Amino acid sequence: MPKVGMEPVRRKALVDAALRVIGGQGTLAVTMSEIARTAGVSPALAHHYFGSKEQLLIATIRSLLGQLRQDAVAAVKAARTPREKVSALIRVSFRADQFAPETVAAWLAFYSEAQRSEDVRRLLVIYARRLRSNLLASLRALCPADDAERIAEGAAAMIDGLYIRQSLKSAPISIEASIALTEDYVNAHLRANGG
Amino acid sequence: MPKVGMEPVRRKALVDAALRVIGGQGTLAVTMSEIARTAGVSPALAHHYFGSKEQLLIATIRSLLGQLRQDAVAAVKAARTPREKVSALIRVSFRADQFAPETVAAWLAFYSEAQRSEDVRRLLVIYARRLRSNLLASLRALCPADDAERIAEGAAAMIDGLYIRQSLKSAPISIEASIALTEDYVNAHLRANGG
DNA sequence: TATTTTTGATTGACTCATCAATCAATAAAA
DNA sequence: TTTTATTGATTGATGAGTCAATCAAAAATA
Repeated sequence: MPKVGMEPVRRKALVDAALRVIGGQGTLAVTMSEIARTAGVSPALAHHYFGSKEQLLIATIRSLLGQLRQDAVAAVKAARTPREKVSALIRVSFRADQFAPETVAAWLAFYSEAQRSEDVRRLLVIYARRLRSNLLASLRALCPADDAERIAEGAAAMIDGLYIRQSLKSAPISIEASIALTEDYVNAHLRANGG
Repeated sequence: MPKVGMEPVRRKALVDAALRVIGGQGTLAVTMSEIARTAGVSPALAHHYFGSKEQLLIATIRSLLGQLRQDAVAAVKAARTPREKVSALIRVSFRADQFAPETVAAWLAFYSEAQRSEDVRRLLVIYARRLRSNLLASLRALCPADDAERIAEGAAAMIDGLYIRQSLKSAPISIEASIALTEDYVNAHLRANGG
Protein backbone atom coordinates (compact mmCIF):
# COMPACT_ATOMS: atom_id res chain seq x y z
CA MET A 1 0.00 0.00 0.00
CA PRO A 2 2.59 2.54 0.97
CA LYS A 3 2.37 5.03 -1.76
CA VAL A 4 4.60 7.80 -0.49
CA GLY A 5 3.06 11.16 0.40
CA MET A 6 0.11 9.77 2.29
CA GLU A 7 0.67 11.94 5.33
CA PRO A 8 -1.33 15.06 4.34
CA VAL A 9 -4.10 12.90 2.89
CA ARG A 10 -4.42 10.86 6.07
CA ARG A 11 -4.21 13.89 8.31
CA LYS A 12 -7.09 15.54 6.50
CA ALA A 13 -9.14 12.37 6.44
CA LEU A 14 -8.66 11.93 10.18
CA VAL A 15 -9.52 15.53 10.99
CA ASP A 16 -12.64 15.38 8.84
CA ALA A 17 -13.64 12.09 10.41
CA ALA A 18 -13.09 13.50 13.89
CA LEU A 19 -15.39 16.42 13.16
CA ARG A 20 -18.05 14.13 11.81
CA VAL A 21 -17.89 11.73 14.74
CA ILE A 22 -17.80 14.52 17.32
CA GLY A 23 -20.74 16.25 15.68
CA GLY A 24 -22.65 13.00 15.47
CA GLN A 25 -22.17 12.13 19.13
CA GLY A 26 -22.14 15.66 20.45
CA THR A 27 -19.11 15.12 22.62
CA LEU A 28 -15.34 15.06 22.55
CA ALA A 29 -15.50 11.78 24.43
CA VAL A 30 -15.24 9.82 21.21
CA THR A 31 -12.77 7.01 20.72
CA MET A 32 -9.74 7.06 18.51
CA SER A 33 -10.98 3.75 17.15
CA GLU A 34 -14.21 5.27 15.93
CA ILE A 35 -12.51 8.24 14.35
CA ALA A 36 -9.99 5.97 12.67
CA ARG A 37 -12.69 3.61 11.46
CA THR A 38 -14.63 6.53 10.01
CA ALA A 39 -11.48 7.69 8.25
CA GLY A 40 -10.89 4.17 6.99
CA VAL A 41 -7.60 3.50 8.76
CA SER A 42 -6.44 1.72 11.88
CA PRO A 43 -6.37 3.41 15.30
CA ALA A 44 -2.63 2.94 15.37
CA LEU A 45 -2.22 5.11 12.31
CA ALA A 46 -4.09 7.95 13.95
CA HIS A 47 -1.61 7.85 16.78
CA HIS A 48 1.23 7.61 14.33
CA TYR A 49 0.31 10.89 12.67
CA PHE A 50 -1.06 12.87 15.60
CA GLY A 51 0.80 11.47 18.56
CA SER A 52 -2.17 11.71 20.88
CA LYS A 53 -5.90 12.11 20.93
CA GLU A 54 -5.58 15.61 22.31
CA GLN A 55 -3.47 16.70 19.36
CA LEU A 56 -5.96 15.31 16.88
CA LEU A 57 -8.76 17.19 18.60
CA ILE A 58 -6.81 20.42 18.56
CA ALA A 59 -6.16 20.01 14.86
CA THR A 60 -9.86 19.41 14.35
CA ILE A 61 -10.89 22.60 16.08
CA ARG A 62 -8.25 24.51 14.18
CA SER A 63 -9.69 23.22 10.95
CA LEU A 64 -13.24 24.25 11.80
CA LEU A 65 -12.12 27.70 12.92
CA GLY A 66 -9.94 28.18 9.88
CA GLN A 67 -12.82 27.46 7.55
CA LEU A 68 -15.05 29.91 9.38
CA ARG A 69 -12.36 32.56 9.19
CA GLN A 70 -11.95 32.09 5.47
CA ASP A 71 -15.68 32.47 4.93
CA ALA A 72 -15.81 35.60 7.05
CA VAL A 73 -12.92 37.23 5.22
CA ALA A 74 -14.46 36.48 1.85
CA ALA A 75 -17.90 37.71 2.91
CA VAL A 76 -16.60 40.98 4.27
CA LYS A 77 -14.47 41.56 1.23
CA ALA A 78 -17.47 41.04 -1.05
CA ALA A 79 -19.66 43.52 0.82
CA ARG A 80 -19.52 47.18 -0.19
CA THR A 81 -20.86 49.39 2.60
CA PRO A 82 -20.17 49.01 6.35
CA ARG A 83 -23.81 48.12 6.96
CA GLU A 84 -23.57 45.40 4.30
CA LYS A 85 -20.43 44.06 5.91
CA VAL A 86 -22.27 43.68 9.21
CA SER A 87 -25.03 41.76 7.49
CA ALA A 88 -22.48 39.62 5.71
CA LEU A 89 -20.85 38.65 9.03
CA ILE A 90 -24.23 37.73 10.49
CA ARG A 91 -25.08 35.66 7.45
CA VAL A 92 -21.79 33.78 7.63
CA SER A 93 -22.44 32.85 11.25
CA PHE A 94 -25.72 31.24 10.29
CA ARG A 95 -24.67 29.58 7.07
CA ALA A 96 -26.45 26.31 6.52
CA ASP A 97 -23.43 24.09 7.11
CA GLN A 98 -22.43 25.98 10.23
CA PHE A 99 -25.92 25.87 11.65
CA ALA A 100 -26.43 22.19 10.93
CA PRO A 101 -27.18 20.14 14.06
CA GLU A 102 -23.93 18.18 13.88
CA THR A 103 -21.83 21.31 13.59
CA VAL A 104 -23.68 23.02 16.39
CA ALA A 105 -23.18 19.94 18.54
CA ALA A 106 -19.47 20.01 17.78
CA TRP A 107 -19.20 23.67 18.75
CA LEU A 108 -20.93 22.97 22.02
CA ALA A 109 -18.52 20.14 22.74
CA PHE A 110 -15.58 22.43 22.06
CA TYR A 111 -16.89 25.10 24.40
CA SER A 112 -17.31 22.48 27.06
CA GLU A 113 -13.79 21.20 26.51
CA ALA A 114 -12.47 24.74 26.82
CA GLN A 115 -13.27 24.51 30.52
CA ARG A 116 -10.43 22.01 30.86
CA SER A 117 -8.03 22.53 28.01
CA GLU A 118 -6.15 25.80 27.88
CA ASP A 119 -5.28 25.15 24.24
CA VAL A 120 -8.91 24.78 23.24
CA ARG A 121 -9.89 27.80 25.26
CA ARG A 122 -7.31 29.93 23.53
CA LEU A 123 -8.59 28.94 20.11
CA LEU A 124 -12.17 29.79 21.00
CA VAL A 125 -11.15 33.10 22.51
CA ILE A 126 -9.45 33.98 19.26
CA TYR A 127 -12.63 33.19 17.35
CA ALA A 128 -14.74 35.28 19.72
CA ARG A 129 -12.37 38.21 19.47
CA ARG A 130 -12.29 38.01 15.72
CA LEU A 131 -16.06 38.06 15.34
CA ARG A 132 -16.25 40.96 17.75
CA SER A 133 -13.57 43.04 16.09
CA ASN A 134 -14.93 42.34 12.62
CA LEU A 135 -18.31 43.62 13.68
CA LEU A 136 -16.75 46.52 15.50
CA ALA A 137 -14.76 47.70 12.51
CA SER A 138 -17.89 48.13 10.42
CA LEU A 139 -20.11 49.43 13.19
CA ARG A 140 -17.67 52.22 13.98
CA ALA A 141 -18.53 53.74 10.62
CA LEU A 142 -22.20 53.71 11.55
CA CYS A 143 -22.44 55.04 15.07
CA PRO A 144 -20.43 56.49 17.96
CA ALA A 145 -17.55 54.35 19.15
CA ASP A 146 -18.91 53.22 22.48
CA ASP A 147 -22.29 52.40 20.99
CA ALA A 148 -20.47 50.33 18.42
CA GLU A 149 -18.79 48.37 21.21
CA ARG A 150 -22.08 47.64 22.88
CA ILE A 151 -23.80 46.63 19.69
CA ALA A 152 -20.95 44.35 18.69
CA GLU A 153 -20.97 42.71 22.11
CA GLY A 154 -24.72 42.26 22.01
CA ALA A 155 -24.85 40.91 18.49
CA ALA A 156 -22.09 38.41 19.20
CA ALA A 157 -23.89 37.25 22.32
CA MET A 158 -27.12 36.87 20.43
CA ILE A 159 -25.47 34.79 17.73
CA ASP A 160 -23.95 32.47 20.31
CA GLY A 161 -27.25 32.27 22.13
CA LEU A 162 -29.14 31.32 19.01
CA TYR A 163 -26.64 28.54 18.49
CA ILE A 164 -27.25 27.15 21.96
CA ARG A 165 -30.97 27.24 21.53
CA GLN A 166 -30.55 25.55 18.19
CA SER A 167 -28.67 22.77 19.94
CA LEU A 168 -31.73 21.83 21.97
CA LYS A 169 -33.71 21.18 18.80
CA SER A 170 -36.94 21.83 20.66
CA ALA A 171 -38.46 24.70 18.73
CA PRO A 172 -35.82 24.87 16.04
CA ILE A 173 -35.46 28.44 14.89
CA SER A 174 -34.92 28.66 11.18
CA ILE A 175 -31.84 30.17 9.67
CA GLU A 176 -33.87 33.05 8.29
CA ALA A 177 -35.52 33.74 11.63
CA SER A 178 -32.15 33.71 13.35
CA ILE A 179 -30.72 36.17 10.87
CA ALA A 180 -33.81 38.35 11.15
CA LEU A 181 -33.59 38.42 14.93
CA THR A 182 -29.96 39.48 14.86
CA GLU A 183 -30.54 42.05 12.13
CA ASP A 184 -33.45 43.44 14.10
CA TYR A 185 -31.20 43.88 17.07
CA VAL A 186 -28.60 45.76 15.08
CA ASN A 187 -31.19 47.90 13.34
CA ALA A 188 -32.99 48.86 16.52
CA HIS A 189 -29.78 49.98 18.14
CA LEU A 190 -28.43 51.79 15.14
CA ARG A 191 -31.68 53.68 14.87
CA ALA A 192 -31.53 54.57 18.54
CA ASN A 193 -27.88 55.51 18.78
CA GLY A 194 -26.37 55.94 15.41
CA GLY A 195 -26.52 57.91 12.26
CA MET B 1 -23.51 4.18 62.63
CA PRO B 2 -26.89 3.45 61.10
CA LYS B 3 -29.00 6.15 62.45
CA VAL B 4 -32.20 5.62 60.49
CA GLY B 5 -33.35 8.24 58.01
CA MET B 6 -30.03 8.88 56.33
CA GLU B 7 -31.40 8.49 52.83
CA PRO B 8 -32.59 12.06 52.18
CA VAL B 9 -29.48 13.45 53.82
CA ARG B 10 -27.16 11.33 51.67
CA ARG B 11 -29.11 12.00 48.50
CA LYS B 12 -28.82 15.73 49.00
CA ALA B 13 -25.15 15.50 49.92
CA LEU B 14 -24.43 13.50 46.77
CA VAL B 15 -26.38 15.83 44.53
CA ASP B 16 -24.64 18.86 45.99
CA ALA B 17 -21.28 17.17 45.65
CA ALA B 18 -22.00 16.25 42.05
CA LEU B 19 -22.82 19.85 41.18
CA ARG B 20 -19.63 21.06 42.84
CA VAL B 21 -17.42 18.48 41.13
CA ILE B 22 -19.04 18.97 37.72
CA GLY B 23 -18.72 22.74 38.03
CA GLY B 24 -15.13 22.44 39.14
CA GLN B 25 -14.11 20.21 36.27
CA GLY B 26 -16.46 21.63 33.70
CA THR B 27 -17.64 18.28 32.47
CA LEU B 28 -20.04 15.46 33.23
CA ALA B 29 -17.14 13.06 32.77
CA VAL B 30 -16.50 12.99 36.47
CA THR B 31 -16.15 9.77 38.42
CA MET B 32 -18.61 8.43 40.92
CA SER B 33 -15.61 8.00 43.19
CA GLU B 34 -14.83 11.69 43.19
CA ILE B 35 -18.42 12.69 43.76
CA ALA B 36 -18.73 10.19 46.59
CA ARG B 37 -15.45 11.32 48.13
CA THR B 38 -16.61 14.95 48.00
CA ALA B 39 -19.84 13.93 49.69
CA GLY B 40 -17.87 12.00 52.28
CA VAL B 41 -19.20 8.53 51.49
CA SER B 42 -18.08 5.49 49.54
CA PRO B 43 -18.71 5.07 45.83
CA ALA B 44 -20.80 2.04 46.58
CA LEU B 45 -23.23 4.12 48.59
CA ALA B 46 -23.78 6.47 45.71
CA HIS B 47 -24.78 3.50 43.60
CA HIS B 48 -26.92 2.18 46.41
CA TYR B 49 -29.04 5.32 46.47
CA PHE B 50 -29.05 6.35 42.82
CA GLY B 51 -28.67 3.10 40.94
CA SER B 52 -26.47 4.58 38.25
CA LYS B 53 -24.34 7.54 37.42
CA GLU B 54 -26.90 8.73 34.89
CA GLN B 55 -29.61 8.86 37.53
CA LEU B 56 -27.42 10.85 39.88
CA LEU B 57 -26.67 13.33 37.12
CA ILE B 58 -30.34 13.71 36.28
CA ALA B 59 -31.14 14.38 39.90
CA THR B 60 -28.40 16.98 39.94
CA ILE B 61 -29.77 18.85 36.96
CA ARG B 62 -33.25 18.67 38.42
CA SER B 63 -31.96 20.25 41.57
CA LEU B 64 -30.28 23.13 39.74
CA LEU B 65 -33.35 23.75 37.61
CA GLY B 66 -35.67 23.57 40.57
CA GLN B 67 -33.72 26.23 42.38
CA LEU B 68 -33.78 28.49 39.36
CA ARG B 69 -37.50 28.05 39.00
CA GLN B 70 -38.11 28.93 42.61
CA ASP B 71 -36.09 32.11 42.24
CA ALA B 72 -37.95 33.08 39.10
CA VAL B 73 -41.35 32.55 40.64
CA ALA B 74 -40.44 34.60 43.68
CA ALA B 75 -38.94 37.40 41.61
CA VAL B 76 -41.96 37.67 39.35
CA LYS B 77 -44.33 37.61 42.27
CA ALA B 78 -42.44 40.44 43.96
CA ALA B 79 -42.51 42.67 40.88
CA ARG B 80 -45.49 44.96 40.40
CA THR B 81 -45.75 46.06 36.79
CA PRO B 82 -45.21 43.90 33.68
CA ARG B 83 -42.10 45.86 32.81
CA GLU B 84 -40.72 45.23 36.29
CA LYS B 85 -41.45 41.54 35.94
CA VAL B 86 -39.36 41.43 32.79
CA SER B 87 -36.48 43.11 34.59
CA ALA B 88 -36.87 40.72 37.50
CA LEU B 89 -36.57 37.71 35.19
CA ILE B 90 -33.45 39.14 33.61
CA ARG B 91 -31.93 39.82 37.00
CA VAL B 92 -32.62 36.29 38.20
CA SER B 93 -30.84 34.85 35.16
CA PHE B 94 -27.70 36.76 36.05
CA ARG B 95 -27.76 36.33 39.79
CA ALA B 96 -24.29 36.07 41.25
CA ASP B 97 -24.48 32.40 42.16
CA GLN B 98 -25.94 31.44 38.80
CA PHE B 99 -23.35 33.43 36.91
CA ALA B 100 -20.40 32.08 38.90
CA PRO B 101 -17.81 30.31 36.73
CA GLU B 102 -18.47 26.88 38.25
CA THR B 103 -22.20 27.15 37.69
CA VAL B 104 -21.75 28.37 34.15
CA ALA B 105 -19.38 25.49 33.51
CA ALA B 106 -21.96 23.07 34.85
CA TRP B 107 -24.66 24.49 32.60
CA LEU B 108 -22.45 24.13 29.60
CA ALA B 109 -21.75 20.52 30.49
CA PHE B 110 -25.47 19.86 30.76
CA TYR B 111 -26.19 21.36 27.36
CA SER B 112 -23.47 19.22 25.91
CA GLU B 113 -24.90 16.12 27.56
CA ALA B 114 -28.32 16.97 26.15
CA GLN B 115 -26.94 16.01 22.75
CA ARG B 116 -26.85 12.40 23.95
CA SER B 117 -29.33 12.01 26.76
CA GLU B 118 -32.97 12.47 25.93
CA ASP B 119 -33.75 12.89 29.63
CA VAL B 120 -31.32 15.75 30.00
CA ARG B 121 -32.53 17.35 26.83
CA ARG B 122 -36.10 17.28 28.02
CA LEU B 123 -35.18 19.01 31.26
CA LEU B 124 -33.34 21.78 29.46
CA VAL B 125 -36.15 22.26 27.00
CA ILE B 126 -38.50 22.74 29.91
CA TYR B 127 -36.23 25.40 31.34
CA ALA B 128 -35.98 27.19 27.98
CA ARG B 129 -39.73 27.11 27.51
CA ARG B 130 -40.34 28.42 30.98
CA LEU B 131 -38.02 31.37 30.59
CA ARG B 132 -39.61 32.17 27.25
CA SER B 133 -43.18 31.94 28.45
CA ASN B 134 -42.45 33.92 31.59
CA LEU B 135 -41.02 36.72 29.50
CA LEU B 136 -43.84 36.44 27.03
CA ALA B 137 -46.55 36.76 29.64
CA SER B 138 -45.26 40.13 30.77
CA LEU B 139 -44.28 41.41 27.35
CA ARG B 140 -47.75 40.84 26.02
CA ALA B 141 -48.96 43.59 28.29
CA LEU B 142 -46.41 45.95 26.79
CA CYS B 143 -46.57 45.50 23.04
CA PRO B 144 -48.40 43.66 20.24
CA ALA B 145 -48.43 39.90 20.54
CA ASP B 146 -46.10 38.99 17.72
CA ASP B 147 -43.60 41.63 18.75
CA ALA B 148 -43.72 40.14 22.22
CA GLU B 149 -42.82 36.74 20.77
CA ARG B 150 -39.84 38.13 18.95
CA ILE B 151 -38.59 40.11 21.91
CA ALA B 152 -38.94 37.13 24.23
CA GLU B 153 -37.07 34.93 21.79
CA GLY B 154 -34.32 37.48 21.35
CA ALA B 155 -33.91 38.22 25.03
CA ALA B 156 -33.72 34.54 25.89
CA ALA B 157 -31.11 34.01 23.20
CA MET B 158 -29.09 36.94 24.45
CA ILE B 159 -29.13 35.63 28.00
CA ASP B 160 -27.91 32.22 26.87
CA GLY B 161 -25.28 33.83 24.68
CA LEU B 162 -23.94 35.94 27.52
CA TYR B 163 -23.58 32.77 29.55
CA ILE B 164 -21.51 31.12 26.84
CA ARG B 165 -19.26 34.10 26.52
CA GLN B 166 -18.89 34.15 30.27
CA SER B 167 -17.72 30.56 30.12
CA LEU B 168 -14.68 31.54 28.07
CA LYS B 169 -13.52 33.89 30.80
CA SER B 170 -11.57 35.88 28.25
CA ALA B 171 -13.07 39.34 28.61
CA PRO B 172 -15.41 38.54 31.46
CA ILE B 173 -18.50 40.68 31.15
CA SER B 174 -19.69 41.83 34.54
CA ILE B 175 -23.08 40.95 35.87
CA GLU B 176 -24.17 44.56 35.61
CA ALA B 177 -22.98 44.87 32.02
CA SER B 178 -24.82 41.67 31.09
CA ILE B 179 -28.02 42.93 32.65
CA ALA B 180 -27.60 46.31 30.97
CA LEU B 181 -27.09 44.72 27.58
CA THR B 182 -30.23 42.64 27.90
CA GLU B 183 -32.28 45.53 29.25
CA ASP B 184 -31.06 47.68 26.40
CA TYR B 185 -32.29 45.10 23.97
CA VAL B 186 -35.72 44.99 25.51
CA ASN B 187 -35.98 48.76 25.77
CA ALA B 188 -34.92 49.38 22.19
CA HIS B 189 -37.53 46.99 20.87
CA LEU B 190 -40.31 48.15 23.14
CA ARG B 191 -39.65 51.70 22.05
CA ALA B 192 -39.70 50.65 18.41
CA ASN B 193 -42.73 48.38 18.47
CA GLY B 194 -44.62 48.79 21.64
CA GLY B 195 -46.53 51.25 23.74
C1' DT C 1 -35.54 -4.53 81.88
C1' DA C 2 -32.72 -7.71 79.33
C1' DT C 3 -32.21 -10.32 75.20
C1' DT C 4 -32.97 -11.54 70.57
C1' DT C 5 -34.26 -10.43 65.89
C1' DT C 6 -34.67 -7.58 62.17
C1' DT C 7 -33.35 -4.12 59.11
C1' DG C 8 -31.17 0.10 57.19
C1' DA C 9 -26.55 1.95 56.31
C1' DT C 10 -22.17 1.24 54.74
C1' DT C 11 -18.04 -0.41 52.68
C1' DG C 12 -13.86 -3.15 50.69
C1' DA C 13 -12.88 -6.07 47.33
C1' DC C 14 -13.90 -7.65 42.96
C1' DT C 15 -15.42 -8.06 37.99
C1' DC C 16 -15.89 -6.55 33.59
C1' DA C 17 -15.54 -3.43 29.92
C1' DT C 18 -13.41 0.31 27.59
C1' DC C 19 -9.80 2.85 25.61
C1' DA C 20 -5.45 5.40 24.84
C1' DA C 21 -1.11 4.34 23.75
C1' DT C 22 2.84 1.22 22.39
C1' DC C 23 5.42 -1.90 19.63
C1' DA C 24 7.05 -5.33 16.78
C1' DA C 25 6.18 -6.99 12.36
C1' DT C 26 4.98 -6.57 7.36
C1' DA C 27 4.65 -4.57 2.85
C1' DA C 28 5.78 -1.58 -0.65
C1' DA C 29 8.09 2.14 -2.61
C1' DA C 30 12.67 4.55 -3.49
C1' DT D 1 18.66 -1.70 1.54
C1' DT D 2 16.72 2.10 3.61
C1' DT D 3 12.65 4.59 4.39
C1' DT D 4 7.66 5.29 4.66
C1' DA D 5 3.08 3.44 5.48
C1' DT D 6 0.38 0.46 7.94
C1' DT D 7 -1.60 -2.74 11.16
C1' DG D 8 -2.68 -6.59 14.73
C1' DA D 9 -1.75 -7.64 19.10
C1' DT D 10 -0.91 -6.17 23.56
C1' DT D 11 -0.64 -3.47 27.72
C1' DG D 12 -1.81 -0.60 31.51
C1' DA D 13 -5.00 2.40 33.46
C1' DT D 14 -9.37 3.75 34.66
C1' DG D 15 -13.94 3.55 36.09
C1' DA D 16 -18.86 1.79 36.47
C1' DG D 17 -21.35 -1.36 38.71
C1' DT D 18 -21.93 -5.68 41.91
C1' DC D 19 -21.83 -8.31 46.07
C1' DA D 20 -21.14 -10.39 50.28
C1' DA D 21 -20.09 -9.07 54.74
C1' DT D 22 -20.26 -5.86 58.79
C1' DC D 23 -22.15 -2.75 62.04
C1' DA D 24 -25.39 -0.65 64.93
C1' DA D 25 -29.99 1.17 65.76
C1' DA D 26 -34.66 -0.11 66.46
C1' DA D 27 -38.32 -3.33 67.23
C1' DA D 28 -40.04 -7.39 69.12
C1' DT D 29 -40.07 -10.65 72.63
C1' DA D 30 -39.34 -12.78 76.96
